[in-house]
Amino acid sequence: MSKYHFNDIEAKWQNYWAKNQTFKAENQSDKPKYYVLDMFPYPSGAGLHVGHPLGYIASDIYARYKRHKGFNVLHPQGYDSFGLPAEQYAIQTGQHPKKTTEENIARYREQLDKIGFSFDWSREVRTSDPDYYKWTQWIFIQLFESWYDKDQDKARPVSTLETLFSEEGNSNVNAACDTDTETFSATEWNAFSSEEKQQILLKYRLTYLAETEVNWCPQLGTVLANDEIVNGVSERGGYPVVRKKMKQWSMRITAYAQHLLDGLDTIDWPQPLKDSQTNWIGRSKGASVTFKVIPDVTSSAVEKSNTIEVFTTRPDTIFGVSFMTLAPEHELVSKITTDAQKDEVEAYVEASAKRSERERMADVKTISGVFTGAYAEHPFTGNPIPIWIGDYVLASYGTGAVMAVPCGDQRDWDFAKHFNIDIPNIFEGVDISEESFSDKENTIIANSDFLNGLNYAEATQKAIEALEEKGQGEGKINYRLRDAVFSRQRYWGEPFPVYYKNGMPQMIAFEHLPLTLPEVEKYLPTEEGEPPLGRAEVWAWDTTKNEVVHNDLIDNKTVFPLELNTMPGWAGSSCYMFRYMDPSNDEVFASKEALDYWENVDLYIGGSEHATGHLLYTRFWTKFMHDRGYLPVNEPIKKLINQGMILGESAYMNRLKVTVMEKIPLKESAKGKIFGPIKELELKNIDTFISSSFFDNPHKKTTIRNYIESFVKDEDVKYLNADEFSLYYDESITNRVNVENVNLSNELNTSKIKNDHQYKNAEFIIDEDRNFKVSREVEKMSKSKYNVVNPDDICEQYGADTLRMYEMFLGPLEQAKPWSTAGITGVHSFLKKLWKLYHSPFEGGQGDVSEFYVSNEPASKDSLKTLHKTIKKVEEDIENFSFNTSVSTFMIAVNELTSQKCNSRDVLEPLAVLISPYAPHIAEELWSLLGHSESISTAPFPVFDEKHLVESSKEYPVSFNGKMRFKLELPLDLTPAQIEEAVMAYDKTQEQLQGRTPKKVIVVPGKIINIVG
RNA sequence: GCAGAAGUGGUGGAAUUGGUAGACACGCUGGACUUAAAAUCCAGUGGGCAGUAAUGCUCGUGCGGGUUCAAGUCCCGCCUUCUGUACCA
Repeated sequence: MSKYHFNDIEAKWQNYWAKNQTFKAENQSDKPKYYVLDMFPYPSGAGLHVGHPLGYIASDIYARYKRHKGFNVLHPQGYDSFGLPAEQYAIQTGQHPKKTTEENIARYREQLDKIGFSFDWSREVRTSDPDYYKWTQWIFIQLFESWYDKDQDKARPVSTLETLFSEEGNSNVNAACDTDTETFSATEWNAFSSEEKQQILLKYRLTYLAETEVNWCPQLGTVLANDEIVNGVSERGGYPVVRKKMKQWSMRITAYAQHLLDGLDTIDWPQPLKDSQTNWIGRSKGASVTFKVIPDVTSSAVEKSNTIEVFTTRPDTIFGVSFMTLAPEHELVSKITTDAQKDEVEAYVEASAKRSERERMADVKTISGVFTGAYAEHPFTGNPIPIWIGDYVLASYGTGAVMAVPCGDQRDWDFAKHFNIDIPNIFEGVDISEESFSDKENTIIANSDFLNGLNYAEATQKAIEALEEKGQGEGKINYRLRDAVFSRQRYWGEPFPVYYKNGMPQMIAFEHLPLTLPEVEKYLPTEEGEPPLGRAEVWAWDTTKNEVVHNDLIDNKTVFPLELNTMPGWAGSSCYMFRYMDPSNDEVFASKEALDYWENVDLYIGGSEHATGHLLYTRFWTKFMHDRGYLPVNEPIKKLINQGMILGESAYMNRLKVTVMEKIPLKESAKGKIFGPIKELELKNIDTFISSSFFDNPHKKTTIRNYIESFVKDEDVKYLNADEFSLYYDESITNRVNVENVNLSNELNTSKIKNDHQYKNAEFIIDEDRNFKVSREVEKMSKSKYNVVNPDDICEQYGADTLRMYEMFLGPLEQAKPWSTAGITGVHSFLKKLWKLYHSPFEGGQGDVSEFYVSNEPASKDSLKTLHKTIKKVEEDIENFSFNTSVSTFMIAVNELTSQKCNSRDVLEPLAVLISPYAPHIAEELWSLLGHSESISTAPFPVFDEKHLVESSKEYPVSFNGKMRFKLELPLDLTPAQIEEAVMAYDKTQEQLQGRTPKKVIVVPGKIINIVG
């Protein structure tokens, strides 16, 4: 073999690695350990695209590098194989999701293998494999059997809670629990029936069943977590989401809010990602204040004992309270509303219930609210404070009620202005006639009795003390984080190890797990609205046999119905990194030895889109498992890197029929069509509007109509004077169609439309024959957008080594970048040059590729310098994850060595090792040609030696007033004074100076000379 | 609105601690080889001005200021783009 036949070489080494289990990691070693992990992929039907391997290549380079550096490296891979797409596909085709999942996995594996990753496949996990999800179910049981003790600040077994209850009741138990938990004594506890006890314990468990307001997506037929909703529609599919109350499993992640926050300081994660977790947890410090509702004799509804609890971050402004606002959903609304206000309040509550969350979010400007007729008593002044309801107060945050301080909060100010409510000023020297004042730093409190003259910090403290004294408040920390809903009404997910006895959930004992997914006829919800598992006929738990039996046998004595929900997508991925440590262990989740040895992930690479989902949940579960003694660590991932997405360029046409025409009065407009005035500027706006990715999902269609409608209404008055043109818009043909292989010349320039008057009365119909416009957009790769570039094709044409190096060469790992094959030939020809370097007997030959040729002659000084320069740079680059620059470094090295005609083993051998993490196949081949019988992965990383880089002289750049004019070679051992002397004596210096005497000469030895004149 | 990241040739991007801006590659131009193409190799390539040329001058890292002998890099004030998040009390 003489030419670089990459296809043969790559297949050969991929087989070698598989056969010899080259990358199998052992759970014990004298070497230090290093754990490199990729976020495991969801095996979708589309297969891998060039974006997927980016992070895998980076982590593979790092893993291989660490092996060369003498580490015992764990680098596993697996599949996150439960999920919606397989199920959607099953619904459409009737195929079992298991089957499609397996097919997809096989395809993924084939593609991954072609890229030459050094994964230890003996440790592969699949979340949909019963042997794996047995442990997901096990963790669920552990959460169910635990409660969170705030005093000890950790999770503890529920049995300890039962002991506490039976000894002292619950009044002294400081636990994370449901807010409606009532107080009981030890005697009372012991008198409770076992069902009552279960009922109470459920309020304390870390995973609990509760009636929760959830995000329900009717089209998907399931609930969604907050992080699965983007802009008010489902992340997957883009369907609308509504609020609904349902009985759901939830995870008490809120118990860990503070730990999750504190832990961020101990891990090396990108700051933006830490910031988004911090914001998601949303800690705010303030006080909770209780207001007493003043009983109203005219209204039977208002009870004496009613109190309203609010959370505020500004207890210092308590004397500025001039009203209170409750969320329309607040439970007290119906209880305190006076008879006189009843109709109005009910109408408002009903209206706001109809408004979707999305509408409420979109419409933040409109101020609305209703007075309840009731008043609360100010805790210090005793003055009556009117209680309003308004939808600017969210039921889901804090207590769903606020004390409104219009002078200190813009929303309260706006509300007060709108409804003519008093705006008392409690700030010294501040004008609040135009807007509120919320600058804490410069606050001096006034008109506030005992708080007068104090600043924010002092007043806050004093106000809290006073409230505590009165028993009407205390300092409090509030979190935005909500408990995570854990139930999904889907088929293709982990079944809960739960059956129901008299409506109370019971755990299936661990020794009977896994509880495997039952077979169903269809993957749709039942006619009664039950989840797909409701269709399973063999889905009941026999407590005597401890096995799943036919539903007909349910007698609620020994045979009970099983849970019909399944677990969400993040269940399987929350602890998988630990299972890799000991993946085939059948006895325990992972052996203590394995866990103690591998500890946690040293380097995790994946996308930042998991910031508030997977990456938060996995930290939560890890902390919980640590509390319960199952894990030696309390953070799963030491270092995290987010790789940037590789984007694809998609071509699409907007099938929007737009006619620019003479104005037509609105009153004459045809039904179903919208007519109105539009100017050139607005035409451009609409154009931008439609070329954004707006038509990704059909649901958003209505928004463009709203947009145009609102525009027309706003312009009503102008319309009378406008003599320009109107817009005709036909909804039936408004959507975006992605197209394949469209020639750029087909594009109609949008700026032309805007400026060219001949288009004023033209009609743009988008079809094959007429004027149509193809737009291009760089966006996420997706099958439906026809912008997917497949790595297989690249491997076929250029080889995996080229693909690997090229993906790295594209730019910094963390940066998003559009995929383009434009530069790939550069990287490919580099590999050919590298190959040639080991095949060129420079002396005599023409430098052509011939047989393998490496000389045992000592290397030249220059070649050693090139080598060591490269070692130093590549090592630094890998440590800094700056893979793109080391590709350049290799190119420079090979170019230099080629011109130095270097074929010395002393240089070429270490060079092969240096490059092997990046281009492992060619490196293995060269290594074996060099006469080694072991894989190159066992070779130590070359050691950098400074001595080869030592120079005796330096070519100094000589600057005049900071501008480099010429260079001057000088020995490095000169003192600054000697350098200055030499520079001043140089004739080019005098030429520059033209007889002037420099004011100053700056000499930085070894760096630069600057002459200031 | 808030938080974060970024803005450098025709393009992707280098410049790690303030010290020669544009490494490396793509593309482009010219040349060699070839009947031709591909492949390969060689040379040139930020803009402007002057010069036959070597070369010299000048402008230049989103915009405007500043610090410094020296600024892509540091400081102040803006602009733009992207990403996340949002009536969070």
